[in-house]
Amino acid sequence: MQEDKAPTTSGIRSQSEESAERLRAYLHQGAVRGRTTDDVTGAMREAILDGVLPPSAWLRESELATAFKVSRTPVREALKRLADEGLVIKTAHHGAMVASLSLEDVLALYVVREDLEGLAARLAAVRCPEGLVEELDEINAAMREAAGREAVAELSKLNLAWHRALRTGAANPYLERFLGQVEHAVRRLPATTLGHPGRAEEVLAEHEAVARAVRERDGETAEREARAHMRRAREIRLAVLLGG
Amino acid sequence: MQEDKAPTTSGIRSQSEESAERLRAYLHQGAVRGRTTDDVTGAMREAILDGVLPPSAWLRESELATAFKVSRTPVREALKRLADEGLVIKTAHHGAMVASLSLEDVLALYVVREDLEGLAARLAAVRCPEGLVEELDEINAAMREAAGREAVAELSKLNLAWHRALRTGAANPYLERFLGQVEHAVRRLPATTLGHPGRAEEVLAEHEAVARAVRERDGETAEREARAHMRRAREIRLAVLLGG
DNA sequence: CTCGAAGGAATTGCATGCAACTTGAATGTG
DNA sequence: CACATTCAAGTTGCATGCAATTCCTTCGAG
Repeated sequence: MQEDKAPTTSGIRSQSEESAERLRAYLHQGAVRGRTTDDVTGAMREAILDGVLPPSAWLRESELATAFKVSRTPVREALKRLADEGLVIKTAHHGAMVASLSLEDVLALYVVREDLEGLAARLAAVRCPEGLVEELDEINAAMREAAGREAVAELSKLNLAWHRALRTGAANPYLERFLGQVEHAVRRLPATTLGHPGRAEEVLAEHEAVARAVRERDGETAEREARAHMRRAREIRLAVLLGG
Repeated sequence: MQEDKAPTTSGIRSQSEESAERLRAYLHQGAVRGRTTDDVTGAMREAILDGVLPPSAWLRESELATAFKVSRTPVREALKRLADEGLVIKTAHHGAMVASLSLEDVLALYVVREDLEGLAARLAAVRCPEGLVEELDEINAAMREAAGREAVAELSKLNLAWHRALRTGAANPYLERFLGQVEHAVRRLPATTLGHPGRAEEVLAEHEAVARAVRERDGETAEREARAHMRRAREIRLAVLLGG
């Protein structure tokens, strides 16, 4: 609906128009029919995690529908699913808004994360599937290179990939699902801890300690190191959140 | 829609008609407008967990819609949400079916469960919120009484309540969510382990050991006992699944 | 000036219609 | 007889329309 017939002078785009294009960029190109809802769900999730849809922003079905150039139905379903994941909060007949995390939520999150990442490291070490150690080392090498260039955004992406590789190596679908949800929650936090002075080098060392234990199939050490890694991550996170 | 004008002789109900009534019973009575989808989602979830919708059963949107006397829209949304939870599997343009758990899934589930229940017990013990110990003891007493009557179904319900109370006492929203998903997965398993000879008494003793540690605010012991409880539960579960 | 109530605009909630896709069976061909 | 091909029935996927509900503004009374 709502065409570009805005009363503004041609050549000047309204704010909503720009926002709409940014959102549309998150849609997968090859959007075949039959997966529109999944695409919209993923796009909105990424938009929220990237901060394009900031916390406390109101999400209107029709607005999002015109932005994505789809009908309200897939948007509506996507909002329900994201509400189940805890990313948005819905209020009946009024709208949905991006949920924000309290400090208590962050603490609770890291408590669970320490446990689950530790479990993932232990399982991965015990199984030690073909190629896992190489993959971990490869990602960590890429991280070292990115750290040298001070490319924090890239570093952050690689860090996520490292943890994903580790939990995939654990080969436990439930653990995978829960750690995926944890990742979504962590990515909602503003900024990253990898920009903190000296943290990047620490992370590299901690990752190496875990990878070493995995290579030696030492489950206990892998768990201990992974938990220590997460405790340290929590400390830095709190410093970043509180200290500014 | 679809009235009772079935071509069968009056007085004889078709099988689908009976099934529809059983499903409808899961809907909350005071279904106010604005919560139809949530009601349908919950009803379908409970129906699946109770085995009314058995694994490998095909779930047709229109069929369920007429059964619940709603339109296809809320049913459709419910199916998507249940698919996210892993309870059903959808195939595009063909239908959704109730997912079944493989033996490997069960093992993976209990591995994660051991960790999370242990964490919940530790956190609950450290916090030891007002009234928690009393609630645990109360539920356990009710379980003892039910065990005496050999009321297995009631015993199972109380057992779920005990674990829910413990994790609520941990006061960690992420832990609560994940253990809720674990509970859904466990409830999908056929039968219960509490019918196994002698298991009910064991469970009572193990619960008491955890509750005692919680009372004494001994986090380490609580975690150790809870993990032992889950390991034993897994053993019995495997015996029930394999031994018949 | 403050507080309360009523009305209207905006938004979501659900129902339904049509198009696209999948599947299986029937048919024709080698 | 085996196999590929076509076609038709059935199902879901998405778009849209209408009704119910909410919230905010405005108006009136104290």
